[in-house]
Amino acid sequence: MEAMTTASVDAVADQDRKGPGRPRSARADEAIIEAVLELLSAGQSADALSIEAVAATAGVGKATIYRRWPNKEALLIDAVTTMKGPIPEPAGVSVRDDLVTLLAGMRTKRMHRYGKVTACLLPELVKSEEMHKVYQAGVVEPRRDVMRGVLRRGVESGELRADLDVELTLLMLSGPAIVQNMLRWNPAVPDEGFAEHLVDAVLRGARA
Amino acid sequence: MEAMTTASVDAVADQDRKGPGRPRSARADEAIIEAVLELLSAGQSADALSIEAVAATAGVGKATIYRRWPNKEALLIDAVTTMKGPIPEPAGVSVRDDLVTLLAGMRTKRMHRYGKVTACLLPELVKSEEMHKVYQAGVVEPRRDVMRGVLRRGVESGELRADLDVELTLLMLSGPAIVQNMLRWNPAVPDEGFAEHLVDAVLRGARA
DNA sequence: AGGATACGGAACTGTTCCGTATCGTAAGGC
DNA sequence: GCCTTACGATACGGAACAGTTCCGTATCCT
Repeated sequence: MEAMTTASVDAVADQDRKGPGRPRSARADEAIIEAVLELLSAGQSADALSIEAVAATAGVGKATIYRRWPNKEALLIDAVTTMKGPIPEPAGVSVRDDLVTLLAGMRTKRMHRYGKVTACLLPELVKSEEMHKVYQAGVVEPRRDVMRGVLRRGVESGELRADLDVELTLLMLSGPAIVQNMLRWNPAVPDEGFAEHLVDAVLRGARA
Repeated sequence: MEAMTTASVDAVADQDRKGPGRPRSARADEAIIEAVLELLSAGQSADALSIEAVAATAGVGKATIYRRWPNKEALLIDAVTTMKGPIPEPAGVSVRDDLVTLLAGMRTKRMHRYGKVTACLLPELVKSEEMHKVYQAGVVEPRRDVMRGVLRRGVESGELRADLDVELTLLMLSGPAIVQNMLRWNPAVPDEGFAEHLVDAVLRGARA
């Protein structure tokens, strides 16, 4: 994908423009967002992230960035909401397998970078209530919704206890996965089979 | 404690100096560390934290800081290791009560600030392997040791399953508490009674 | 072909911060 | 009482960066 040299990749970048002139490069959009995520995952905190560094990493002029986003905050919001990627949809075989699939999906290489980006985003979330809301609504809540659906179906099907505290259980599944993925919190817990072990441990107290 | 105006508070600040001249002010040490924690908990990321801001917040000249620490990193390490405070010691009544006590201790007002400071420290931990080790060894591991002791005693006493995965259980207890305290991850989970509910849910699958 | 717009790159200005130096003053040891 | 050191404050040169403007070139539409 990187080696493409044909020009036709660059095309209608933003909204379908109709005016004359050279259209914006979709490649530039991509490179800029990619550069932001790259710098964040390397440990650059959000407020220490400089537009100059983004431009240099993306191989792009600063003007090209400012032509698209009015300021750093807008760029950050775009980058973050882009990062989330597609929302996974579990197969619906069994509660156990669905949860394992969802949790294992949090530990891919791509999600490991996602975790580091999130870690470097936290100061911004602490500082700005607006960013916190954007992040919750745009990234966290949609994914939590999927897992919540799995648990709800488990309760209805009788696979899980009827009086299960669904919200707390969500936290018990995602909390350990997050701190382990993001902060390498407990080095004594191996990555191998982590999702299975965690799900089985949680379900041991959640089954009907 | 703040209202003290007597001069005798200033005293042997650092190691017992013997040379002549004015001794260093212990008050200044305290104010500087306090200022660092204050700025971090306000959402200043570690690398965006400026010595000038620390000096201004502490009401101290920059030179007074540079006289004590050679650079920002050393100051940060001192501030972080100071922040941890005393290590709690559970009463040893029952596993359940001990765990509730430990987890509830993670949700005091003081620990809430601690959580915000930690969040703003994360980019630094991602960037610097050394800082990560210092933080793990100086802050996380001692506290995890306490909780590990509680679980181990529970296994020995037969209160918990003999084949319990202690390390994973530690993660299941601290993970949810951390993300909730630090990131307000799931607003649908109430703070009230959080520790009790979490411990009971985990123990449901951990009891013998 | 011609006009319009985007491109990467470079220059420029004003701001912030670092780390050091230097004030006049304060506080303790000899 | 003198010497030494720390104090808060301020100033400094240098570096990094934000945000803007211009250049010459590239690319697409009509």
